[in-house]
Amino acid sequence: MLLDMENHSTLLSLNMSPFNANSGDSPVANQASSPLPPQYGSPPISAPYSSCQQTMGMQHHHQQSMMMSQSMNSIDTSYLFSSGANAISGIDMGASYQITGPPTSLTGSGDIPDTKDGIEELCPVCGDKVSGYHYGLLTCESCKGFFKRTVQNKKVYTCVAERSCHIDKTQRKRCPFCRFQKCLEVGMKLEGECLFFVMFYSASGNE
DNA sequence: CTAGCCTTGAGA
DNA sequence: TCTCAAGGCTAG
Ligand SMILES: [Zn+2]
Ligand SMILES: [Zn+2]
Repeated sequence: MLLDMENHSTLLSLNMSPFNANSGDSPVANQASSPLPPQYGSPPISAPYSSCQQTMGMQHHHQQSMMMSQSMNSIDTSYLFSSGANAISGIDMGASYQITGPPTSLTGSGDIPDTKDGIEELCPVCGDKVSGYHYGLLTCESCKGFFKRTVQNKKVYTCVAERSCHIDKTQRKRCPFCRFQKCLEVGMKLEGECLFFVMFYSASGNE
């Protein structure tokens, strides 16, 4: 059912940048300059890695990598609108699931606490307690909110490290880039069928 | 910014 | 009417 979607999403990812299109907004990460409390790690690093903008630089699949080559330096939250299809630009849902791939949780098996422990009630992103289904899967309230804020405000984060920071309940605040990256990896997405059509329409040359 | 709680609207 | 997820609100 999402076979055809791939193509659409593809071209969308390629040419469409609803967010970047706006020259007025370039809310590139503001961690260092943010009013965040002096936590353990909000290094004033101007970043020698400054080029690490939110882009799924996953080492996995090289198949779709080609399409995201050009948008490498800018975040494309547009792929979030790919109506549940796993055809997003950089991330491959299929592989993503394996990352978190808890044999006893996530789609497929059973989200229901069939097992003894409350393993499946852990947020796949940070490990906190799940509060329900949010953006496609069971996540905690904080990650739900984080994802929401990120998408709604078109936030663009930057990782001052290698874009592979470990995310857990206590460190999730440290690197929003990696947190969001993980959100995407585990499959969080916007339920945007409407948006999909809107975008597809626009992309069709109908503006 | 973060995250818990609240309101809301759609579907069962 | 109940349930649940999206989005709003806001204290910290
Ligand atoms: Zn979480
Ligand atoms: Zn990071």
